[in-house]
Amino acid sequence: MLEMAILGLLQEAPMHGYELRKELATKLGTLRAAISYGTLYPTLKRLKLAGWIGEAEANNDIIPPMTSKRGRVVYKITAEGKEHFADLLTQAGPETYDDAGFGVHFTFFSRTDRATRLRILEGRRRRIEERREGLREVLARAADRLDAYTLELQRHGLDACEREVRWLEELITNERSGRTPAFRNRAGLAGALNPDPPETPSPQPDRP
Amino acid sequence: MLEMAILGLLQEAPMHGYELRKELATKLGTLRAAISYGTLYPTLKRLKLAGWIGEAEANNDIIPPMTSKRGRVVYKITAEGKEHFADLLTQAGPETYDDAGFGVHFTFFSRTDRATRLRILEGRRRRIEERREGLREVLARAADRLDAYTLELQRHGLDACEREVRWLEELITNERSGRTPAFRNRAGLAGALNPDPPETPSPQPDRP
DNA sequence: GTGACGATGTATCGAGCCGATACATCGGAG
DNA sequence: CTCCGATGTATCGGCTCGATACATCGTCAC
Repeated sequence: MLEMAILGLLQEAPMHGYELRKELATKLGTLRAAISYGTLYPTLKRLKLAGWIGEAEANNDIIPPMTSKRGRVVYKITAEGKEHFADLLTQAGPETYDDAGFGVHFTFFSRTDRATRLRILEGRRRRIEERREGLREVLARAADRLDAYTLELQRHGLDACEREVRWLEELITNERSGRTPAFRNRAGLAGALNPDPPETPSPQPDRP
Repeated sequence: MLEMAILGLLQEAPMHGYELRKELATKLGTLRAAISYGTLYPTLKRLKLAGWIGEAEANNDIIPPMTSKRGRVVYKITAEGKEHFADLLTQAGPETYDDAGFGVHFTFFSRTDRATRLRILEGRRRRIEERREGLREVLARAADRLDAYTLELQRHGLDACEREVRWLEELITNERSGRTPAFRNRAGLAGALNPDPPETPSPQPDRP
């Protein structure tokens, strides 16, 4: 998952670790908490070993600090890495639908074909609906067995689930109706979004 | 964290692993996903080693299945375990305020003194407010740098944060105003909650 | 100037936790 | 009788986190 996030960010521009982490923290929003260095650096090592990323000597003409010893390491994605990322974009396993996985996939939706976007949104909706049903079950059947605080926690959770399902419904409707990243008109910024990128109409490489 | 959850549940009744997991899954709600056995059993082992829980031979008079070989193991909390749990209830570190930690602590709020409850609720609120400010920052300053999907993810995250802060505000107000687990009147179940348990007015054992 | 400090930056370690897997028993459906 | 799904205990590899260490850079006070 982190693998996909890193590859996706490096596709936009070469970066060093510190930068990568900051970008990760802001872009991946709430679903995915800030990544730790204890995760980031080993992953970078792994990706380099797999040949998906490579080190680009820090361009000292542009960013000259760090003169000696252990200079900053700038990573850039390789051709194999781009290919692998393209695969990851269309694949969806169970981990695609948990909070972290969904956050990463969603972040790269503008580079994902419409069919895959729909598949992922619907998978996520299904996941949340299951969680919601579980909570309703508890609230309906075992409410008397639970103390007031536990009950309140369940209610709050149920609320969040219902809200997310509605959000997903809206996104799905939008996807189906053609206008791609066009979300409902929010106060003031109706026309601000790009009308539509070329958008290959999802020829989608058949893959199990 | 899982340690606290297990101790808390075993305080209610002795249980075996499978039961524990089910109880954990329903009670801890959404904040804490279902625990895996690969986590549960090693933790039980650790707790046993620490002397906080012990094995109680499965009472075959009541639950007779599993006749031979590797019978089911029923765990029960020890005196030391109860003491340790009481400590955990009043302590609050940084991990108390992330999703999982807060969920566990909140679940045991009916066994927590009011002062600690307030401390934890306020800590959680602070944590979420920070997350919210971060998102507002991004949305305000870097909105043009982000594509429509990423933007929508941030908005949804911000929405969830604002909602949770409001929820916490309400809980905090309730705590301060005395009526302990009495939440706002919800459609239909106004009088359904216990008026108030004995509730020691938080003499709170002074502890760093 | 210089010394302290905070931001930037790379990296490792121990421990917690997960998903997959293996194995075994029990109750019931076909 | 046999298969199957629920119950039940347990381990393993691998991902991830928080803590920690170390080094450089810019800047502000003194």
